[in-house]
Amino acid sequence: MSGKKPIGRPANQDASTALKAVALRLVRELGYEKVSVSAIIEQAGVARQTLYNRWNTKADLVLEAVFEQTNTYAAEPSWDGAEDCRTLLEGFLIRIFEHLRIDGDTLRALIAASQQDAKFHSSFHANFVLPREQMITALLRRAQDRGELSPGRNVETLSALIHGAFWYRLLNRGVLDAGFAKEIVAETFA
Amino acid sequence: MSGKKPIGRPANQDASTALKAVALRLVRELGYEKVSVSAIIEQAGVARQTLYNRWNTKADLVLEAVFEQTNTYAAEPSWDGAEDCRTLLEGFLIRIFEHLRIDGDTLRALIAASQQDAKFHSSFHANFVLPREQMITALLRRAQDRGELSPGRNVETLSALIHGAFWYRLLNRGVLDAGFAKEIVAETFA
DNA sequence: GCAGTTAGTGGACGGCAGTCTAATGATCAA
DNA sequence: TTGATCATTAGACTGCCGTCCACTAACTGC
Repeated sequence: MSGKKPIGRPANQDASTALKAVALRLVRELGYEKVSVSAIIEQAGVARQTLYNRWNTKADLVLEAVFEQTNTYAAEPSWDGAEDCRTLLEGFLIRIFEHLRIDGDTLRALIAASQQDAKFHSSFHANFVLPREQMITALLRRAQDRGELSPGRNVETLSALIHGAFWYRLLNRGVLDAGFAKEIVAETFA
Repeated sequence: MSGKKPIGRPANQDASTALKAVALRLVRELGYEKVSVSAIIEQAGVARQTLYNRWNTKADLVLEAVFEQTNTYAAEPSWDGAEDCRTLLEGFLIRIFEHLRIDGDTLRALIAASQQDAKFHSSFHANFVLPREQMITALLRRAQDRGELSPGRNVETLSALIHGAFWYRLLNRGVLDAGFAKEIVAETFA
């Protein structure tokens, strides 16, 4: 399947890694809006076109940089069955909120960018939004199976409510801390 | 207080109304991103600076245009005490969702713009986001007073969950219809 | 070696939002 | 009437993103 060597000049992998590293550093340092493509390529020592050979927009580059570097972000909760789902959900949310102390501003910028570019919205939704929504839906379904959550509840709607609360706070610069995670879980299982 | 006549050339009110009308029409016709400031001022027959004399950004102009023209948008629910709060909340959400069939795309664009401009975020939050959040909080508190909602529930968190669900759907181009409103209410009062 | 193919470079380019300037217009107060 | 004050206009200007182009570099297969 992948045994064939591609013809033509091979892509310079160093350029990609340099671009991602510089983009991540600058975005965390200065904030997404204040980082220009010109600054990124300059510090990466690469031509403008090289960036656009690999990514469609600045948002695509930053998305890949952030979620490659921090792929522990919002990982699937440990699924050993020892803990109850309520605790699992709480830990899941707390871990997300902790991570957002570093990349919350970047994520806000990416959500904004996804509203302005249909192609980026697709990839952002498919690669980031949907997987996390499904993790919570699965967790709630499991809670129903274990009898922790009433079988009459609509897990898709509950998942939208939970995710929404988090987005709403993020986009409105509200406080996202362990206390809020606990409150969300308390209201969900109320 | 306002009896004093201001000195200097008075602002041309026609210019403001023309700008708002043109902006609203173009944004609904073509979508926020595709409408340039140049197009707006050209069709309003006004100089560029005149727009920026009144509004800081394109987003400020569009925000005012949309929510002045449609100030029935998400009005306070009728508060006569005849209906129960659950029905009031459902009607409130349904009316919002209906309106979003017209201005949902514009609202998405404004939310995105508010992530990229701190000053606009302040005014957007103060004039649009917060009032609606408080309406729902008040409604839930009333539901507690009337015994429709358990007094142990945290109405601020519930309000964040409800609002969040709506934002989450909006920003992810999900379906916002009466069915979703009913589901939200059902899970809230579950 | 040589043709074919793909990647990288540097820089020009178009379209955009928002700022700035110089000149003119409208109004008030003395 | 004259001066002060603020609004309007036309257009130049900056900085940005993303595209385009001509040229060069690296690699494959013959």
